[in-house]
Amino acid sequence: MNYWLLKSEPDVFSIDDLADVEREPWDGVRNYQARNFMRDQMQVGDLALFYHSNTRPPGVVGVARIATPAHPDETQFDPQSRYYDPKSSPDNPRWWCPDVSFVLKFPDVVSLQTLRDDPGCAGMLVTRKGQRLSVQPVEPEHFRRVLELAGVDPADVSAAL
DNA sequence: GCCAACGTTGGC
DNA sequence: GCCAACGTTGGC
Repeated sequence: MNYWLLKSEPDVFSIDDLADVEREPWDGVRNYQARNFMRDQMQVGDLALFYHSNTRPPGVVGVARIATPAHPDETQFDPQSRYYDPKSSPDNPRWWCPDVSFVLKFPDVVSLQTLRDDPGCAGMLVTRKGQRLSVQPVEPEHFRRVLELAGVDPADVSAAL
């Protein structure tokens, strides 16, 4: 089982939006490294830190679960979508994503600054300057530590699955 | 709104 | 295959 961090701008799609719909294709990602993680390494049941970017403060706001294997991202075929990719085709899709489902929302955001200040989070990709990747692997110990910083018991996560 | 960091594109 | 130009991300 792997752990991940998924960035989303809350104005576009927030943890509350995920809570409302319960499950959502993680579409619109147009970066090859992020795609490769989603297509090749994510497995159903993996857990992800849900991260709000481009907001004050940026940080981890909850937990999501990888709900399906990766499948073609439908927005790439839709000329009306801002994620339309004319170079992709249904026979040979370029962009893949799983569906993710809501697990829980933290009582309070664990801010990027908190992660940077916490020795237990040292080395997390998201704390690195200039790190823009929107789908990142997370070490198990970092995942546990972020739960701890959020005041969430791992048993609460298991119970929410 | 600024801008540093980074990824992608395309001419050559 | 290099690399300059350009576009995007995302913290601040």
